[in-house]
Amino acid sequence: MTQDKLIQENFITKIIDDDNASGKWGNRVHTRFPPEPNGYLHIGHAKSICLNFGLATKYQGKCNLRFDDTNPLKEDSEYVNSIIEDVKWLGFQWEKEPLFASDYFEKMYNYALILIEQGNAFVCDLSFEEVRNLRGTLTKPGSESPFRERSIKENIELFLKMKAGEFADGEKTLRAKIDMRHSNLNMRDPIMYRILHSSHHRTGNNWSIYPMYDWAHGLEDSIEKITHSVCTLEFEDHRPLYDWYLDRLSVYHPQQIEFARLNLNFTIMSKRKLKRLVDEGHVDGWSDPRMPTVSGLRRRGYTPESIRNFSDKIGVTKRDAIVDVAKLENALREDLNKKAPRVMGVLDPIKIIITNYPDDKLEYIDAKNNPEDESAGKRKIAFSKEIFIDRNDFMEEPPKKFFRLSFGREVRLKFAYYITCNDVVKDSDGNVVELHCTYDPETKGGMSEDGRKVRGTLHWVSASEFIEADIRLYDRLFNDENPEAGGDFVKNLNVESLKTIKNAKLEISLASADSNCIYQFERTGYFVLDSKDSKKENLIFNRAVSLRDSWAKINR
RNA sequence: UGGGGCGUCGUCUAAUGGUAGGACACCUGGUUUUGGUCCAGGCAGUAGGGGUUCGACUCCCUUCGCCCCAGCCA
Repeated sequence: MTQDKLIQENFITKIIDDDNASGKWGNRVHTRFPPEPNGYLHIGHAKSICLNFGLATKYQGKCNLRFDDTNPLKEDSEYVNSIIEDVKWLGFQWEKEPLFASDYFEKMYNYALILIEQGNAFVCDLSFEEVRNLRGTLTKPGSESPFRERSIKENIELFLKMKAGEFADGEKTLRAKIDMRHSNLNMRDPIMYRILHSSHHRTGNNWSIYPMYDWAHGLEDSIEKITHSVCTLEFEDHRPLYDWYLDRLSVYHPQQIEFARLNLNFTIMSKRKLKRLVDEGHVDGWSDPRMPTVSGLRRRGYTPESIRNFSDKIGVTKRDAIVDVAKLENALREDLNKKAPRVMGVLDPIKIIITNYPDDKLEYIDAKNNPEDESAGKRKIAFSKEIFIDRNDFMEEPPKKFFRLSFGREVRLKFAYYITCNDVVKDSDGNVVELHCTYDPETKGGMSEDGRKVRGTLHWVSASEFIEADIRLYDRLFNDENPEAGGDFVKNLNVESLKTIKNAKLEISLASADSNCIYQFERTGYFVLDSKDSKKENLIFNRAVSLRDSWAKINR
């Protein structure tokens, strides 16, 4: 385990420290990450993953990956597989094999029988609507079901029949007998089992009754001997019920602890809303690089380390909070700055002809692969009479603080030579099509003996030796930091969140770009081969994140 | 408006009775063969009002604000 998988102190580590001091769990820490396999994981789940696995690592404990698959209507093994892949990719290893709540159905069923025998549960014939009507409201107590006082014998017979599939969906439920006047609505005779004649992704048609979350979850934790059952804030109201079930059964009883889920500005986190973006075709599926899904971030060029570091930096509390997405971007830049090999790529090319450079000469010059890491070494890049630079690195009439190329000005071509612009060639519409420059042969490598200074250093690509590729420039998916502002989030979609550039000119080494490597295009940003659409004969690079750009700020 | 939870720089987060600190963002300046990185500095906060105390982000009272709960979802 590397150091960055450890988490910083928070209110949960304090609870654990206290527990260890008192010997509550015998110095044992055992957490779990319990996703329902009904969709793809997103950055919010990543926070929970980093927390649960991070706690286990910090305290030399264990963390289970457990699928909470108690609702066959919504779940699918496709999601199981993607979740397994995502957790692995994030760099975490669970205890043994992935676990499934559905593997405990038989145990849960037997526990339910115990509760019935205790007189703490009953079979209820009320319809969906009748249950709702008798539940009461936030301010008014509910009323008891007319079936609440059935005999234990009758309850057992009925429950057996429910299990045997003798009733239709919705015809009966098993309910806990608690208190219909309770101020916490979760305690008003909550439903433990519902009848669902539906095929389950693992148990097939073995069951016609399925346990509800509150009944199932505590038992899952109990069976696995979890110590700290960490979940999000909205389950705080459910804790009394979690405790009630385990107390009645007198079984091993973990402690449920709630923390605030992650919110990020400029994006949405709800599975339902993300699904709408997919279904309505606003994005290219769940792994679109603009999606906050783990698979989307991966395709975008995010690294597991950056996501783990981000999770650590945002902390863990009980306050609702909206984290600035800039913090996520910062975590990526921080990681990539250290590791990303530098290459040169010209996105919006304008040709330069170096008039005093020999026509047929092609020379290879040394370029550093990473100034942050000498061990990354050097490579040779081609230099020739004709080269490309980016259009926005030239201005005919530069503003005061512009120190890139303009008429009559000398700049450095990174690693190559100083050049001076002498002539601007335009088409009939007045667009700049070509620049004529001269170079100083004495400045090879990009340095002059006489100590003369140049303000600007440009990236460039030889027009004699280069490859072309498509570039996808991604930006934030929404225009407003709060996508919900003004109603429908679809209306706040940023129509410029994806700009595609055709035929960008890249240095030739990128012809054999590694699809697992994220490159820094000097002065531009971090790019990765698109894992879905890039082909050998048509390379496509995604921009993970731009470099910080203080020139753009000055310009504003 | 029944119950449960939460209020600290613009944002996220420390400090649990003893100098309100860090990160991101923003702004200066320096270094730089990336207007990147790095370095130095700056800006900026305890929701309001009372009380206890030598001393309060922290304890008490009170007001205000925000979030969650009326699925046979999780």
